[in-house]
Amino acid sequence: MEKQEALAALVALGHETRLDIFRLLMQAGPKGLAAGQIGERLALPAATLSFHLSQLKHADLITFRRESRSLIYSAAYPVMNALLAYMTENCCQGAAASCEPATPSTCQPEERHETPARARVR
Amino acid sequence: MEKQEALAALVALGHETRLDIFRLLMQAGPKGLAAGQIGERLALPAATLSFHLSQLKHADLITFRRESRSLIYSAAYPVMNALLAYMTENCCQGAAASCEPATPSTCQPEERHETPARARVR
DNA sequence: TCTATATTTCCATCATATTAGAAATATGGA
DNA sequence: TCCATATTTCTAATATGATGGAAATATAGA
Repeated sequence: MEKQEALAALVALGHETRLDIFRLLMQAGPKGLAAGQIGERLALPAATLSFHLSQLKHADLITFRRESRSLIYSAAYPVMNALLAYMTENCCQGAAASCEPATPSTCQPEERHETPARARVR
Repeated sequence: MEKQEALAALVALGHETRLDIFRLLMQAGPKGLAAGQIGERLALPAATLSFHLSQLKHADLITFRRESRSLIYSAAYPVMNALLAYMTENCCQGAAASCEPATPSTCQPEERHETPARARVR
C-alpha cells in the first residue's frame, strides 16, 4: 500500500458517521447491507449517507453491487488489512524481535481465502 | 478502546503532515525525536509543527518528555496497537475462523514488554 | 408506459480545520 | 542576570469538509 492510499483510508475513517458505517459493514460481513438499511440503522438522511458512502468508496474501503433496486455495500477487507500492515511497517527502524511487523491476516470475508498481500511501503 | 478514542486517533492520522510525523516517530522508536528535528526533516514551520504535534498528543498517539531545552516526542505504541485491535473487532459478526481477531502485538518499544491490553469495544 | 421505490447528484449554507507570522514561555549557559 | 535556543500559544486569514432539501437517475412491477 502506498502512502496516499493509506492516507485516503485514514481520512475516510476519521469521521464519526463514516466510522459507524464502516464498522456496521465490517460486522455485516461479506453479505453487506443495502444503503437504505444503513441509513435506517444510523438515522441518516439519504443525501448525507450517500455523501459518506462515496467517500468510503473513493478510499476503496467499501465495495458495492446492485441487487434489484438496492445497492448493497460491503467492507473491503483486503484494503483494511493492507492499511493495518501499512501503519505498523518500518516501526522502530525494523529493530529486533521487540518490534514485530503487523500480522495482516486480521479479518477475511467468509468466501475468500487468498493470502492478504503484505503491503509494501514506498 | 472506546469508539471516541479510536475516532480521535483516526482523525489525527487522517492528515498527511500528521501521518508523516507519526510514521517518523514510529520509525525513530522509543528514543524519539526532538520537535526541532521533526520540523527540520519534514520542512515544517515551528507553529505548524506544534499544532500537529498537539493534535497527535490529544489523540494519545504520541508522548513527549523534556530533555534540557528540547522536547522529545515518541510514538505511543500501545495506543496504536489498541487502535488496530479496535478496527477489526466485531467483524463478520464474529463469524468463524475465517474472521480472526486482530493480533495486537504489532509494534512494541524495545524496553517494554508488557502484554498490550486487548482493547474492549463499548 | 406509468408509477413507486431506491439511491445518487446538485447546490447553497454552515461549520471546522489548517496555516504560519508574531509574541510569549521555558530552559540552560556565560 | 542577560542572552540564545527550543518550542508553544495566540490570532486572523484561508481552505476544506459536512449537511440535507430538492431534483435527477435507475430499477422493477402493474
